[in-house]
Amino acid sequence: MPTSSAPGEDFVDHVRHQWAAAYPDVDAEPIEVLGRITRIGALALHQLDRALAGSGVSRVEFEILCALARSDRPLRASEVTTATMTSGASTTKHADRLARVGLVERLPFERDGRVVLLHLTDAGRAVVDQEFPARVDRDRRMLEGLTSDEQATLAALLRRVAANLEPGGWH
Amino acid sequence: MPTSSAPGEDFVDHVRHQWAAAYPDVDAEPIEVLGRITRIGALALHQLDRALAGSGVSRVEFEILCALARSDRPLRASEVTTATMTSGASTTKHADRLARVGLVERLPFERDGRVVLLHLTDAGRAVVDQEFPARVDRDRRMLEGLTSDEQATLAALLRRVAANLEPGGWH
DNA sequence: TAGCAATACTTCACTAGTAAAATACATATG
DNA sequence: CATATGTATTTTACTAGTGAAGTATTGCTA
Repeated sequence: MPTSSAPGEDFVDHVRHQWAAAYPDVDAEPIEVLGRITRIGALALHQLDRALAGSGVSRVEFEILCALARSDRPLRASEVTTATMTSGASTTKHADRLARVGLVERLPFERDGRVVLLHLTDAGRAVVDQEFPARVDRDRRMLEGLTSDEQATLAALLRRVAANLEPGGWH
Repeated sequence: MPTSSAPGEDFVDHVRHQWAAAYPDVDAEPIEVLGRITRIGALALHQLDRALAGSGVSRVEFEILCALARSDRPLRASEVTTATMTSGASTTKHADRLARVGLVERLPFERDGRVVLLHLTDAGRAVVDQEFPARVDRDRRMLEGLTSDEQATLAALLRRVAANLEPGGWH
């Protein structure tokens, strides 16, 4: 059997057919959902990288700025680490650069001298003011062709998948 | 408004409420879908990393082995690069190590001396025989609680989102 | 209140990932 | 058929990301 693909197939269909031929005893149905989620995730990430290329901040830096911008108070470094799902070392390193270029400030936390609060400067907020609406618009285009109801159905189903994965609640 | 969260809210609900308070003029509805996709994608990636920790291969190496295992013929290095969505340099580097530990072989391609074919050894296939069914089982558990119909609905909606993102077809 | 365990962040040393240059081969053109 | 252009992979030189050790501070407990 050659490695070919029928018209109308997408990438994940192709992968699943290949698996079915190579491992006929394994029912790879979950790939239909999880393969597409990881592929969409990867493509969306790459798109965001490209979109931010000219903005002066990397994607991870942008996500830190977003976490601060949507919060109504400065966040602890550890809270930013949780929000970005990366390592503490990464937060320190990125906060260093963001502070150097004036997009965030490091503030002491009076009640606990170990804690560092990260606070968005006006310049930092300006970056988010500029880039966040643009990002939402790009996301909207990714969903083009789906009705509002379909988007709601999709979101509801994804919420249930996410609930299976969150390690005992999310906060 | 304090940064709090209602019970029954998931992480993405929380983020969306924060955005709504900080930017009331931006309708961030697309986050309901794309925020969950990226979050599920990230969590699934981390889970796979953990699951493979004791197997002797990294996630990217495993994905290379999988691409070869589900194909009915050796693949060009460039085809592996496409399948893994990474850089060519990454493919060369990982193929080096996989060849050193005897999981793949590099073969010349008679019709074109520039091309390198990557071929799974028996040892490489044994890794996939071991890890692929385990991976599908983990994926199945991530979808626990969804009926087969719901999974099909989810897959169909995701397929349409993916189609919006694939840069003019996928192969 | 002294000592000790726990916590929050930073630093360090290392690994992983990449873009661009280099290499090697193939193909088209005059 | 020599040369130029294009393509596939590797190498190089660099950047980014991380686990673990280190530092500073807090809180517990006897």
